[in-house]
Amino acid sequence: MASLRSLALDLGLSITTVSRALDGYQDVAATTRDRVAKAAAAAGYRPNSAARRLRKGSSETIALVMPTEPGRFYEPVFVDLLSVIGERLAARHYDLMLLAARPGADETAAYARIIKDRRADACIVVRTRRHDERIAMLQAAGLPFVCHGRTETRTPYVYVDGDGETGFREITSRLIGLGHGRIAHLGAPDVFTFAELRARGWHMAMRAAGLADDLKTICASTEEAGEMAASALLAGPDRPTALICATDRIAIGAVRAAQAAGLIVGRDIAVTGHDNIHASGFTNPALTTMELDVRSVGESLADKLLCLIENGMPDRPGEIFQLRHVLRASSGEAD
Amino acid sequence: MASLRSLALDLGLSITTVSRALDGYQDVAATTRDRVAKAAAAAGYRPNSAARRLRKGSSETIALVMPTEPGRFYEPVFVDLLSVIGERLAARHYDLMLLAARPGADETAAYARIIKDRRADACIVVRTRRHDERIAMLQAAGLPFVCHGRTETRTPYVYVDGDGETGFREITSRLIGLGHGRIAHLGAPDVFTFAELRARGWHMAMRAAGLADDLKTICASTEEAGEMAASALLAGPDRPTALICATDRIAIGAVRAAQAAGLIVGRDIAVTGHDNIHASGFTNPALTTMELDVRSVGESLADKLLCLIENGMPDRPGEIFQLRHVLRASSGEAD
DNA sequence: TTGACTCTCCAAAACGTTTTGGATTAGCCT
DNA sequence: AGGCTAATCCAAAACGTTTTGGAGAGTCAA
Repeated sequence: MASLRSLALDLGLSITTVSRALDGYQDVAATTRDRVAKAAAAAGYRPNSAARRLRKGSSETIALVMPTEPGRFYEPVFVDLLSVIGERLAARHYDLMLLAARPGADETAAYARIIKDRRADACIVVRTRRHDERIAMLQAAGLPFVCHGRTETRTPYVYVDGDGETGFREITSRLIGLGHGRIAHLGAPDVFTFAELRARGWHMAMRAAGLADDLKTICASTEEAGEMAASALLAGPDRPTALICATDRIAIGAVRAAQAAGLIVGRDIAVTGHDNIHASGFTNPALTTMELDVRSVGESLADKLLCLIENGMPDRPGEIFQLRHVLRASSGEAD
Repeated sequence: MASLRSLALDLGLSITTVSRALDGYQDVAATTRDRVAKAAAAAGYRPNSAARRLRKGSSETIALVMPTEPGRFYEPVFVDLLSVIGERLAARHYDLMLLAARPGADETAAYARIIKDRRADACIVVRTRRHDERIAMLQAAGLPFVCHGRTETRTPYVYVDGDGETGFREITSRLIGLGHGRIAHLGAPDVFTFAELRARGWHMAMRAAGLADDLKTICASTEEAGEMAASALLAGPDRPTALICATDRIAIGAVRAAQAAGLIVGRDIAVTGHDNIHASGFTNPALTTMELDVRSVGESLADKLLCLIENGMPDRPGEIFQLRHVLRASSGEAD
């Protein structure tokens, strides 16, 4: 209702002056600025966003394209991440726009539309892949973006990630310290950067300890795939005594496979995961895993993005958060 | 890049004609319409959304305010719901805007802003309460909305919900059929409509069977609260043989409490939940529960909303989906 | 007194679309 | 020939904001 025009009329000023007063320009007298500010507050004035967007050519909107997949794919933590990001952006008057798209052509089309129509001032890229076309698209288009996760590219980009490599190195070393010698890794598909990093952590710990790092399988991040992959490993010639899994879902499948093979998880074999999804606290035995502080990650993502839009490259383009280990019975360290 | 103006220039037509041609008006010659359509497609023309919004006074945006709470609150299913809704809305060129707000003043402020600034053409209300101020706010403001869940109001409104009452009546009857006599209900806080409905289902089944329906407690929907509530019930004078819990999280806590009391769940006592969250497949024993078809619910929500915006009240203002029962070992029917 | 400078303020243009209220032409009937 | 209708097209206004390029009044120094 309240518009610059109505305010100007009430105050006996021009639209220009009211606009500039509200924007804090120095070419309007301090007393006038005050008067305008008071009137605007009293009228509950908020600029019409469509008009402002049209004029400024920016949308004051951040887009996030969620790769949707059939079946239950996301963890609750993703919603928490959305909340944190949403709150942070709202505080700076940015809207969060959500687009759902299946990975592949659909996803590419979604980004293309964001870019072409300038639907958003910037976007958040989640579930990054090692070779990620999205990065190139966005960079070519000059649309600011922040990644949740890393990617392999020569050009600099802004990202926030968990330190999967260190996390997996640590948990592997820890198991080695507990006496494990044959430790297998059940990795996620290596198109994803996180999969590569977690595998690397396991590799490094094994090699540092002078152990063979040949026991590695790759499977999708589902319970079923994890169960099949683990079964195959356990049926092999030289049965591993520990299974370091790239994700909790894989680990949950691995626990089942071990139990199906007659092993007692936590005693005969150790199993660990990553994510600390809700279910992993309720498997039997409960799953040793690791987790990120969602709030920190979300706030960092939002802050970097805002900085990128308003001031250019942030001081720390890439930020990597340490994981917190959650030791439970599946690795034989708690019950 | 491509604008009505550039198209008009290329085609030797006026902006008006191009605009009306694209909108399919009958006062532009069919051949011209074709010519314009081809040129627009070739140029990849998409109307500038800010300009269109400014002019039409609508935002082509749907808002969804997520009540955020500290801690892990949402189930993965919520993300699936977002995906389904997002896809459906995108197909009709509506954007989905996500706002995060803590229940209470924050939430009210979020809705107030949507209403006052007309940030959205409509909104989706989730996690409805029995007495829900949001409904009154939106109705008073004349902003179209669809609820995920029901509320107690005299005025008609549009909603999509799961049939918790029937679901709980059925599972209770089923347990009665299995020989259970003392069946308790662990309800969620009755500010929420779903809690009331589920409790009613239990009540009705008990009364229909001539059983006492006095064993009822209310607790928050968390594992901890469920555990405490169940402990209290189990320590009472006349121990129940079955615990019908309003949510899986409560049920998971109840399972723990029963085990702490030395009972074997599925044999000495039955426990059931609702939601079929991921974790409930991994408790020991696995949890008997019930679930909604997220895709149907999401599509129904989106379709009703679009209908509401474009054609007014849908034929079926309220739609209630049946729940699918998931029978597992915790109720003694599977293992 | 004049010119330069500072301090305030403002009219008008612009962003790209939709819509209003005609204008023009051709065809047809009387 | 004149008048009427139908079929096409279009100029201009409007949506509410930001920004450009001054205008006017006062102050100060020369």
